[in-house]
Amino acid sequence: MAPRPAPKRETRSTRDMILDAAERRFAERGFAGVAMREIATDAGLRNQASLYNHFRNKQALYEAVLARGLAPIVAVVSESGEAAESEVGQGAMRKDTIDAFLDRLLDYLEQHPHLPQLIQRAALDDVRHLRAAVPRLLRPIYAQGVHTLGQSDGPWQRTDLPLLAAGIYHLIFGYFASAKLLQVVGGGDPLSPGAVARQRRFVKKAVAELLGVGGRRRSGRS
Amino acid sequence: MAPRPAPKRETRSTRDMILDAAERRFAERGFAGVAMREIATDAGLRNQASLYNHFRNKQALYEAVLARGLAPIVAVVSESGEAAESEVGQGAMRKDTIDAFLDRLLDYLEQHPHLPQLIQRAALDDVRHLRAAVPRLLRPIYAQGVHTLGQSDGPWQRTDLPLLAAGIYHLIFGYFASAKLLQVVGGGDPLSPGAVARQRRFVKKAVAELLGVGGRRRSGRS
Amino acid sequence: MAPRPAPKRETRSTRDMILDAAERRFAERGFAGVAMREIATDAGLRNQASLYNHFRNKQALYEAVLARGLAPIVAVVSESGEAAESEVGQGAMRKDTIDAFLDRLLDYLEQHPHLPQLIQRAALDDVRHLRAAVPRLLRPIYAQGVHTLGQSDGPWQRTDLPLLAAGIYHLIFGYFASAKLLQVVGGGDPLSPGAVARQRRFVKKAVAELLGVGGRRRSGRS
Amino acid sequence: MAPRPAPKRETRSTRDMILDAAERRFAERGFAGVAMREIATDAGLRNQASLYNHFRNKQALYEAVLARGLAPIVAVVSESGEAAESEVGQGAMRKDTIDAFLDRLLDYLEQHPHLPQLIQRAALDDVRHLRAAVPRLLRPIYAQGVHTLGQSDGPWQRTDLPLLAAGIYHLIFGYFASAKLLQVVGGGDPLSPGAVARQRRFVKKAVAELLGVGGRRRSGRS
DNA sequence: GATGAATGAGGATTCATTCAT
DNA sequence: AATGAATGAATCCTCATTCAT
Repeated sequence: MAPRPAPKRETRSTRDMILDAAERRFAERGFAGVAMREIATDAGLRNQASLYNHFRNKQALYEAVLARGLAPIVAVVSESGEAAESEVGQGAMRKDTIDAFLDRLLDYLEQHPHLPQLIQRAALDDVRHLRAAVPRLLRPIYAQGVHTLGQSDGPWQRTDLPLLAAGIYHLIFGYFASAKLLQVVGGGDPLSPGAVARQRRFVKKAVAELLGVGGRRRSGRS
Repeated sequence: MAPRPAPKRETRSTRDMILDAAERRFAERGFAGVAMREIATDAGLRNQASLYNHFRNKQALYEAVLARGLAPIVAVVSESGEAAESEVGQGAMRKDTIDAFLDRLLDYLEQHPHLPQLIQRAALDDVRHLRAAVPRLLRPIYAQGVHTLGQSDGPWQRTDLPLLAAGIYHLIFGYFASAKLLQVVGGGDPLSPGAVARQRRFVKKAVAELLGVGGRRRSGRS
Repeated sequence: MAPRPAPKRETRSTRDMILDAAERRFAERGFAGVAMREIATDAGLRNQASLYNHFRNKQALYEAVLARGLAPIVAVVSESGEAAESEVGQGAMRKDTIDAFLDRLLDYLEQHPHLPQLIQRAALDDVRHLRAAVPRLLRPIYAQGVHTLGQSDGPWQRTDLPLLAAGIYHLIFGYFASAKLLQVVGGGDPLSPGAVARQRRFVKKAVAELLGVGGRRRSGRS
Repeated sequence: MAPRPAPKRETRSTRDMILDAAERRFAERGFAGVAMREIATDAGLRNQASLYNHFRNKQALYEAVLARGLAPIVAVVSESGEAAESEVGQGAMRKDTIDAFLDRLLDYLEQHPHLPQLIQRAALDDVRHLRAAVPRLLRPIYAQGVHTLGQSDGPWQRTDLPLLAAGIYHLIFGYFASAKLLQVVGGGDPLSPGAVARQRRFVKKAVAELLGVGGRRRSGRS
């Protein structure tokens, strides 16, 4: 996906500047809502034509943005998944394993809060319009996630596991993706450090409940 | 595909045809991705100009679509919320109360599967661009939802409740909104009756776990 | 090819203005050399967008221009052809029949001198890019022409007739099509009335020679 | 597809590769219809910029193509013309002189069938846009052609001769230039060896008729 | 209320050309 | 001599909107 001679490192290559700008814009307003001109301007180019030296067209740029944005998330998930697999044996997943995974994922999302928006938008669009790249990227971690969840100890049957995986995904990504809405409906900035920390604690507890590693069960607030 | 009060006359009014067409289109491709021309065509009009006899402009049409789409959902939620409130007294929410709420909501969403897409899209867009109508519609049920959840018995603190509300929302709506993606990544049609039924059972169980009314706790699959 | 409600006759309809402008421009500089903007301006439209209310795209406009330009020529040829057929019986075509045909054709071309350019350009382009309309228009008169020439009395075999038809066509149309070049290479305006009259006499003589009705044969200038 | 003096080295120079590619393209789609990028690609260059190492700009390349394409044709015509002049004395041109000329010209055109297209296109375009080179190339042979025809014995007056010259030119070049159209309207490939041979016989006969050296006059098919 | 037409603004993309390497 | 990249201008076409009918 990245042919160019390898960046000299001194500054971000033009290609990366473009990807950065496009990522921000596409996350904010979606594929159709972004004009190539804005991306060019944001990337420090004086002219949209320059974009086409780096990406064949808008669609190709969009896909490159998605692939680049997805990669680290896929990495976090798959590394954590492998770690979890190797620990199993004690009968079920341990809470701290899960928490470690969630921490890594949320650390990354907190630093790249528009990625979930980008991904949700892609999920809403007809994915068949995307080249195979994206599905190919997602399918493996989806399968792995489902498999890893099989190690858990919740009240789940085999056929529930894909739904559980999707549910946890929505729990985590939905918060960031709907941040703008939450801000209007709730109040306060959902992306402020404090708010993200609260959400982090919430997600850990919620996932623990769902996976049946909730510990002090039933003694909750009483 | 056309829900509302059930048309007395065999044909829907032009205005409703337009709203129907726009709802489908906006759900599929978002505000920016839809051209007035398509909506006109879909609505059986030969000319886009006709749209402007019914809606001042694209923005107004979009908001009308959102308002119309949101209303029944708000109704379901708020009715269920009131019912729940009136039952409380026995110490905590009962599982069947919750299930009844989820059933009604999922019944509706199953029949209008693109509404979640429409709403997710709106949530992703900068909501400030929408007239006050939408926030005004959502804030009450959000507040009510948070309050109702206060009756629950999970391991949640007061400050967790808004996050819990949002989480449950994402759990439910995310499934429908990401249907296209799930289809590609998973396989099978997530909107088929069987798939929706599975998701319904899953959501009930998951919410029960989160709200601490899980019943056969810890004895899960063992 | 002309849907519109039928022109009120008071002035040329916008559609016709567009066709007129496009005919001139396409004849002058060919399909690729003409910008939609020029055509719009020439047609008295303040904006190129208006063109697209009348023609789906540049290609469709081009084809409409060709069809409209070809029609009268096809008519002249086919009417003359039928006249010629009905006269036959005296053994061979009569010179005055041929001259009448050439007069009518050259009358028309003299008044529409850019049509031959337009047609030559179309002939040079890959005709497969044109919708079937054009070939469908030309094939019949080509066949008819070949058949009519079969009545002639030149030294031609059956297999020569298509080539003879094409040759006569080139003789007639080539003059107008290459007018610009002739002007530079020769001198004088090939489209001036005098020059056209000379060409008319020449063509009549030349065709008579080719068809073997040359009369004072061999006594030429001697 | 690549004619010129026969390359000493097995590979043609870049400049020639460019000229070859440009000749093909310009013949196919005309000056305005061809992009520098295509020419570069066709010529085996990875970048359009390279073209500008060999030709100052598109216009200069076009003129170089025309000059290179025209030169051999001019040579054939002028050599044949001189030969004809030196033979005169017997009262009129001999048929075999004419046939020899036509054979040489058609031999060359048969091997370079897109040259007539290229030239016809140039003739259609406003020739004043071309630098003087092209007119300067054509004027002499035109004058010579007209003079040579003065030796002929047809029914032609002095003022007819330029028209006769142009007519014969159209007869010969028009066939190749309109090949694409003939293929669609007639049928069969007009550039196949058989078809070209037929056209060659036809042209010889036709020119003979026009020049009054037709021999077996009036005994044609009877 | 529906429509054909007009239109300004802007959409993505291509163009020929230049410059530094 | 070849290339990657940049760029201003232009390309075709679509957009939302308006107006007269």
